[in-house]
Amino acid sequence: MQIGKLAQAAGVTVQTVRYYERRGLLPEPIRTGSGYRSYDHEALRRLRFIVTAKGLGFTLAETKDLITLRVAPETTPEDVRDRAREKIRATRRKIASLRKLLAGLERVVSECEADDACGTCALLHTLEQEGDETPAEPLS
Amino acid sequence: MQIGKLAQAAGVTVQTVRYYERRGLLPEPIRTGSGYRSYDHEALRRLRFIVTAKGLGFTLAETKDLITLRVAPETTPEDVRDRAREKIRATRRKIASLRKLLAGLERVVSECEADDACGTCALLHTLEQEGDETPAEPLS
DNA sequence: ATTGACTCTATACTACGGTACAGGGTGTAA
DNA sequence: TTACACCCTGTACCGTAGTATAGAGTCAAT
Repeated sequence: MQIGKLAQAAGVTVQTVRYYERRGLLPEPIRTGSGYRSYDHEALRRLRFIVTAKGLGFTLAETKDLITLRVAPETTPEDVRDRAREKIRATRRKIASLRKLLAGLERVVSECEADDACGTCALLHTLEQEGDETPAEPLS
Repeated sequence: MQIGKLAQAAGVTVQTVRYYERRGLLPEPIRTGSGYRSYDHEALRRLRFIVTAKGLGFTLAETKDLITLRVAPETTPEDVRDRAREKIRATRRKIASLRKLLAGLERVVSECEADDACGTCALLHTLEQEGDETPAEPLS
């Protein structure tokens, strides 16, 4: 598979694929005689993972971490477990925060439906108290 | 309250507060005789909301949307409900994807603990099938 | 054999979300 | 009254994540 097909299959552009390669998120693929990049299905799986992780708010650096978690041969199993656990905690925090947001949004909708009192909507109240705790930090 | 205290209370810098004001996420505050910005508790709530929303992966533009949802007087209740419902769908998708990631991470940890077979970890497999469906797009 | 769709590298540019000065004014306390 | 911590505007800069462009080569079909 050449880069164009790969990119299309994952819903990104050709330049983006090359950019991910430069950033070390995709391995350097084998090349044809004329220097064209040649990809297999595994590369597509990896690229799709990157796209999904990005959609979940992970930075490219974090996504690289996530991939390395599985791939790196030089780290000890203990390292891997520790880093996975850290990601688990961060992911749980993220889910919890999103659930609060969801509750707030649902309250907005139902209150709006109930009495049209949109000026006093509950959305802000749901989230604003969080300011004192650690605010949902970016997964790191 | 002056800008320094406000910023500190929300855990951001003074420049960031002014930046949010320029971007239209915070209203222009009243000024003291000497031109200093003067904030009330409502401004702090709003700022904390922005910080939290940002931590949840919303862009500043989306966060502005979220605020406008509650504040804008010219939109109809039906508009507000529609936009809130759209956010709800996007948030649910995001939570679902994060849960898959979480399951994958948990599998990494337990399998690592079980047999140290880290080379064949399950993390990627959890998310990579998603490539065909709509990948968790940024909440918009 | 030449057209058109693809690929290559390299470099420049963009938008977003800040962050860091520069050069100045304010306010209070010793 | 002068030192110091704070505030002001304006502009420039930064990292992230791409996107665009230039200038060149490749390959399949007509």
